[in-house]
Amino acid sequence: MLSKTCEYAIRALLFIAQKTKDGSKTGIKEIAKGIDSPEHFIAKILQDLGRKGFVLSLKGPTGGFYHDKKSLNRSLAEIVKEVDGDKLFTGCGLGLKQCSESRPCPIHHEFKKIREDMQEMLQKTSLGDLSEGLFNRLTYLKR
Amino acid sequence: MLSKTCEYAIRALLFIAQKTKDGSKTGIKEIAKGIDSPEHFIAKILQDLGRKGFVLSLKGPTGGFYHDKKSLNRSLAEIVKEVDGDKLFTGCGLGLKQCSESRPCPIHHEFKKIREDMQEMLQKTSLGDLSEGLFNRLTYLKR
DNA sequence: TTAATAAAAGACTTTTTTATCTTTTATTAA
DNA sequence: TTAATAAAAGATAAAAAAGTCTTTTATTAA
Repeated sequence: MLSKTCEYAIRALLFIAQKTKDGSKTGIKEIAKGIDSPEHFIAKILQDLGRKGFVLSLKGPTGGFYHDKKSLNRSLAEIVKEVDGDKLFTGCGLGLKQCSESRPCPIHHEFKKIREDMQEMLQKTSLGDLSEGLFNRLTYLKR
Repeated sequence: MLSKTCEYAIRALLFIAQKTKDGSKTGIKEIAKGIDSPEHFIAKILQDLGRKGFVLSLKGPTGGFYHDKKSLNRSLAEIVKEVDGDKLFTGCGLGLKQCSESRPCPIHHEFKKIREDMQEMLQKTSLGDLSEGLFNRLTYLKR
């Protein structure tokens, strides 16, 4: 469904969001432990997400990753689209290049419905929204 | 969503189902053309599907791939599960190993709904069902 | 029974994804 | 201003997925 990269990305951003709510920044090592991901791999991913405005960072002592209001309001859909592209939202279920209402693949209509549900769900969910559940220990980011 | 292998698998089986309805067998070359896939790759995939009972085949002149009643009634869900495993039906949206009702990831409940819709859709759809639309030129398998 | 046909099998290559390691740059506190 | 810290950047490696090529085996029609 989502690539490993995208799964790690969302988990890391949620971990950071949670820390931001605590009023603190967090470093690569803490993040990697907190979401159970390879350290260097998540570092790479976060560099990318930083460039794209999904997270902020500061080098040096007391540095680390954190969110501002704006980046906390980004939706999961935006993250997925940036990391994995929009194939999940618009691609054909059977991999056809030109699958459409007027030239549908055999599962076009049923599949479209599910794609749209997925997109809607991801669109209406922001990092900030989900960090609530984490903060209150109702949801988890590892294992 | 589905692997390339699985997309080709379903398309090839549908192509064969359609030919079966015509009362004829079909060969690798014709299949590869008919679904716009790499010839040797789909050959490999069909060998696999043959072992697993999703299609029948006969070597030699007048040979080729075809379906019987039973293989025509296999659901898309069965194919997906055999080719890609059941991660699509049971896996966590954020890649956690133990994501469950009692220890949910942040998107567990919303995601579960979508997974289940997907599974239901694929379960109630058989190769035979979809070959109708192809036969009547209402749906397509290439481009 | 033999030549032609078509799938089965297996080895191999390429591409993409995932992951790791090392060096550089920026920031801060002492 | 310097030593310590932490992210950024870049190079490399390993694993998985996708795709290709060659040889073998089974079947059939002549």
